Amino acid sequence: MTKGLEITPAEWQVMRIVWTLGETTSNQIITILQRKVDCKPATVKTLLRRLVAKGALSTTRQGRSFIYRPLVAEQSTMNQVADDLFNSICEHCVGQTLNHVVDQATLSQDDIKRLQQTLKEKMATAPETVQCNCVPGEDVHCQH
Amino acid sequence: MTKGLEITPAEWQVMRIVWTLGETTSNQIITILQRKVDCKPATVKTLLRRLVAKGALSTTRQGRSFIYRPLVAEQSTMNQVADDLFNSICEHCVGQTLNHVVDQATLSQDDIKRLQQTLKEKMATAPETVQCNCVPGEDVHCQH
DNA sequence: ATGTTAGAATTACAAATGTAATCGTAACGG
DNA sequence: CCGTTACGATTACATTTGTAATTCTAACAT
Repeated sequence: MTKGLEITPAEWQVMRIVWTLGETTSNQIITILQRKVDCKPATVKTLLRRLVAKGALSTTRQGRSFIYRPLVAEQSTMNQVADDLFNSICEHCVGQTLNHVVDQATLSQDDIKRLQQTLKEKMATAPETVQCNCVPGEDVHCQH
Repeated sequence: MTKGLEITPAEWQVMRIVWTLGETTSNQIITILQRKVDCKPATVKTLLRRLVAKGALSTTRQGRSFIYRPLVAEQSTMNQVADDLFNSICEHCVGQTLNHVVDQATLSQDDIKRLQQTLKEKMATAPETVQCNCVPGEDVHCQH
């Protein structure tokens, strides 16, 4: 376990923009971010600096400003935070929760096909039931 | 949007135990929690107090201790945090990320069947593609 | 009744986080 | 060359979070 870097919610907003643009400047980020949320330029600068400090972004001087580029891949970072979440909830409830998310999400036809394929393959080795793992020890009666 | 209560990771550990047991005492929680993580009784008391303060748990005096009971349902709370996560990532990437989670997760045969059913129904109205929504405004070229 | 004591309440405190103002400096314009 | 100024760097600060020690108080035992 490499213990992926911690990106906070506020920082996440910034990362999304950098990921999407590939490379950008603080000014561009500030402009874009202010279209979605109310925040001051100085705030965004702080977030950028922290992201550089924690190794999520790289910088290259360009005139008097910097070019920011992602140092971590978007998909693997998203996978990591999703794993963190689903590893932190009751294992018995993961299926229900996933079902809820799938139900809510906007998914493309290809997304759905891919999920269907993954599920079909999973079915082969799927257990009958998944036990709750919230309370270790056999002396307690699980309600799930 | 009722802006569901914020349960922190440390508090989440406590909630899982209370949810699973239905009702319990601080001592029981402390005993169980110390089987999984290294923590002091006083720490757990603090978490319990904060959870009561934010309306996640109720207390009933019982002798010299308290009975703690969940005031929020486990599944709906899990749904909420899952929604928070998937609403915070790039919409274009939700499908990929879900696929990753499904691939990793331990799912029962019933879980899989339920997901397959949900996906089948979704297919009917699924769009061809899902656009990245990371950068509002049409003047920027999205890399996704 | 009263002392003991188990458990809750209070207090503590460092680190992380969100938010931002101000300071310093180097790049660009003239 | 030198002043302006646009940036990043530094500093600030309240809040939240994790972790816990200490204090207070009311049950329980005698």
